Amino acid sequence: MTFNEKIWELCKKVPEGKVTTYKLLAEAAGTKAYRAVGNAMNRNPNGLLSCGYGKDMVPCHRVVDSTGHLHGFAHGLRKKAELLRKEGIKIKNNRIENFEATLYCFKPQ
DNA sequence: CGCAGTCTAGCAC
DNA sequence: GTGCTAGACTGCG
Repeated sequence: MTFNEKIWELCKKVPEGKVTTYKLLAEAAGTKAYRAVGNAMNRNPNGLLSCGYGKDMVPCHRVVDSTGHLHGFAHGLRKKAELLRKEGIKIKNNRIENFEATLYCFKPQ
């Protein structure tokens, strides 16, 4: 399992209506390279299709920074906010509303 | 706001 | 193959 695959697998565990952060993904993957996580999302070999609602999709739109702010997205931040909103997550000025309650934790309690 | 730490991918040599 | 740069980040000053 390569670094990227690890990130994608973890990312796929994020349920609809929830979001996670690069930090959490990195820690869950056993690394501190938060930037590398973003890199894996941006350059994921699955392509832009990964951001859809398919079987092997990687919900990269559910990944934001540790402050709840949307940073980048292959389809554009607008699209990212749109997808999140579609899942019931409210976006305000490129920021997750009620971020802490919307955040999904990998580590059990 | 700016700098340093950490990791991968891409391009140059 | 080795080396340097940039990037969807984070934490500290």
